[in-house]
Amino acid sequence: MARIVFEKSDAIALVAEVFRELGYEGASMSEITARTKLSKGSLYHFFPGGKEQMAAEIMAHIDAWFATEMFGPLEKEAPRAAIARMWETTDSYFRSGRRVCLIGAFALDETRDRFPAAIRGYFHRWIDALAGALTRTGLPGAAAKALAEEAVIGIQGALTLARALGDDTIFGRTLARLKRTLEAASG
Amino acid sequence: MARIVFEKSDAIALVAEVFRELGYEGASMSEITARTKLSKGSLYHFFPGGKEQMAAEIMAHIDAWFATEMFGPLEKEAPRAAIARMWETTDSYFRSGRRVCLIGAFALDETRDRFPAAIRGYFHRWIDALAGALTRTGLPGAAAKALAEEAVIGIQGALTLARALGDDTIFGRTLARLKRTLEAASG
DNA sequence: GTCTATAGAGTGATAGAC
DNA sequence: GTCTATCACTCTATAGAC
Repeated sequence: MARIVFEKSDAIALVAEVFRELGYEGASMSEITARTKLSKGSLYHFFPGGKEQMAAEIMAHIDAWFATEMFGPLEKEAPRAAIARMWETTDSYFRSGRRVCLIGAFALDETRDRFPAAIRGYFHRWIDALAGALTRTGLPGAAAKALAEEAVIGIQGALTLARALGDDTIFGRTLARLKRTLEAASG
Repeated sequence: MARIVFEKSDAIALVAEVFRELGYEGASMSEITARTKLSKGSLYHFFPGGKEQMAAEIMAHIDAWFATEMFGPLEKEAPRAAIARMWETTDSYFRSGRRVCLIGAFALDETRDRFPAAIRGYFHRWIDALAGALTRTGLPGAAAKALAEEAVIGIQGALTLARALGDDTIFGRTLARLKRTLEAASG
């Protein structure tokens, strides 16, 4: 019997792409096994809790990635440089809008009610980290918070519209506009 | 035996709310019958094509509603008044952010691949109608198009974030901001 | 041999279609 | 309500590392 050995982190990344493309309800176990080439045995070995555990660990994995790559720098490094890097990281993470935000998609249907804390936490931390960096550029707290919220809203909306229209130029154009808006406000 | 008679337009509106809350895959026939109180017999009488036909007719219904209430006025009436009304219509249609955009939600998962033309059409018409009204206020075409895209992106992003955070204030705040942005540009 | 990870048929429940 | 297909999930067998 042929046997391929996977690491759990590989399994998380592979299954994440299936949830990202199909949504939580749309990602059936048979689609997951077909697309990832992971057998049910492997999947239930890694995730004894089934689909719910898969989704929970995927969100934790995404959250950890953003914490390292974006939230941490926004909180600790030179604010203008960290914000500049945020735009690049965002563009590359979402593949210029060809990849949707799994957590944003989960928020739109009843999947939200399965993972309310993870979904809220992800967006709250993004807004707070960006608002903190904007505050350190000298902006008043309220203005920084409003701009951070505007940026995250723009990113999510651009992902929706890019995918709805199948237009690969929308996401980059929106990131550039948001970048200009934040730079105009923070000097 | 009690008997309730429905019109097809009632059935469309009832089923629409189930799809809106649960998504296309999440809306099982048993959930649809349970929530709408429509029997399977009634549902297959109205929609012989099953779930796919339900979703298609719901999207056509939404599109027709927006055509009458928003796109038409934006295309034909005094542009500033029509745009002002658009903000009110948008706020009330989406119940200040407590109701998600069904077509936006469909765009995010593989449901998009079932209805690509309806999804693209809805967003294209919204952006084009708003851009047309902005052009008639005197804005150059390119600027009008960019602002219209920004507005639709902001609306979709605000719906995602409002639902993700369970925050009822985000949507109204975002509409007010977008309104100010468009007014600043179109005088 | 033991042990863990994988394969995949098999389970009852429930899906959508009619 | 009845149908078949498919659902999430379980379980046994076994491959390969030690």
